[in-house]
Amino acid sequence: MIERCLQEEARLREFLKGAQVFRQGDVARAVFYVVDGEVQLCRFGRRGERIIVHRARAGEYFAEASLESKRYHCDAIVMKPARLLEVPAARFRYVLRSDPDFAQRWSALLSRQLQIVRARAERMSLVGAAERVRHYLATAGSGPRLEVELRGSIKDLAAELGLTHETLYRTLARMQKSGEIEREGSRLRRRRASV
Amino acid sequence: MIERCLQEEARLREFLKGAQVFRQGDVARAVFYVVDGEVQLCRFGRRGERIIVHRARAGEYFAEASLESKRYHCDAIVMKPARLLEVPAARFRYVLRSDPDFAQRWSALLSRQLQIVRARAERMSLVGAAERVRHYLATAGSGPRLEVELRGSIKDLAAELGLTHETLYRTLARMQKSGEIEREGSRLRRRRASV
DNA sequence: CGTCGCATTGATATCGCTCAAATCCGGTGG
DNA sequence: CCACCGGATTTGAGCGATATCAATGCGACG
Repeated sequence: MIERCLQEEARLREFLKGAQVFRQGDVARAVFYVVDGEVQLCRFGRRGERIIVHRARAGEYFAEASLESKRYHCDAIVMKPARLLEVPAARFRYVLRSDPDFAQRWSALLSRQLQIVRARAERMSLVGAAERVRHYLATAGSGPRLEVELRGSIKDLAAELGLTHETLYRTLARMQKSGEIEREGSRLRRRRASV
Repeated sequence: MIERCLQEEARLREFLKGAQVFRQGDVARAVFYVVDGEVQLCRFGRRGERIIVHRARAGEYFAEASLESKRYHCDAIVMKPARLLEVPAARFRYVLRSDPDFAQRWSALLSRQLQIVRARAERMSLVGAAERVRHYLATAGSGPRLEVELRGSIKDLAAELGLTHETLYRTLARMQKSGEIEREGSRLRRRRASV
């Protein structure tokens, strides 16, 4: 749920699939909260490859950095029709200053984000597709078998892991055949319980 | 400089090169501030490869996540003899709640960290060593020629870019020969001004 | 029914990792 | 002052993993 203290500052906006909430280089005016739907923050390399910087889902904020930055650093593209709460950066800063409770929760939220992104960066420095899959399960999975509920397509996961989708398909197939992991619809887990 | 409001809460500790400030799995008791020296936060893969999660230098905090987490997620190893201010997590949280100014600055600091790490993760998803170098200059460089002052060895930079040092040497040599970049001691920049 | 995007598998080339070795450089101790 | 040492730097050779290109099947959706 969005913080109550922000709610009255926010404007609700609806977007269709494919819409752009903002583009790289736009003046950073607002922080957003996803009521429902999904927004992808991405950049495009010189050859048009899409690099997913972040995926914001229901219940998450995005463009937090607009509090600290003059302009947006990436595109925000609506992947699933979404309703977003738009909180002007100035209002947000004001609430942040005036509500210590909220400030604390906000810090906590940023810290958690930081951990997740660091895990991702760490994962990308691993060599070998299988190692990345293992690391992904280890950091994003839950329970003794490190189960993960895939929220998007395998292609999306491939992007998250910094692999091409072909390589990921093959790697998953190999890991299944060797009995290391199981797939069950959109669930992915280790076959044997981990340490 | 460390925040004045934290100073009286902190204990100054000195470490020799190679010392461990804490290890992965230790109970997360404190946030640290680097007065001088350098501390590397790293994990070790199963084959002993060192993965640098973060490098904290004079004027920076590290282990911010210990505010949100029961245990440390990585090792902290002193690379250059360091003096650290250790702020107990509880004290830190208290200051965070009671000093809105500080809370705001802390949020800003976390946001900036987040941006940097996101840039790093994005960089690692690029294919080709030269692309990574270009991206590094683009995100970490300053001025029209995207100049960067290298703070460590080329080996360190290689780790930051997720390449082996051999590959990075070769790539840099190639980029210099082709006239794309210049090296001047520990400075690295584009030869031609960027867009 | 046609189209579009995802899933899957195949073939191939390339790039970066690995192992190896020579040089350089700063520091350290005799 | 010199010998020595460890670590960084640099270059070489070869292999394997992954990106890339290509083709097909499949399901959703209009």
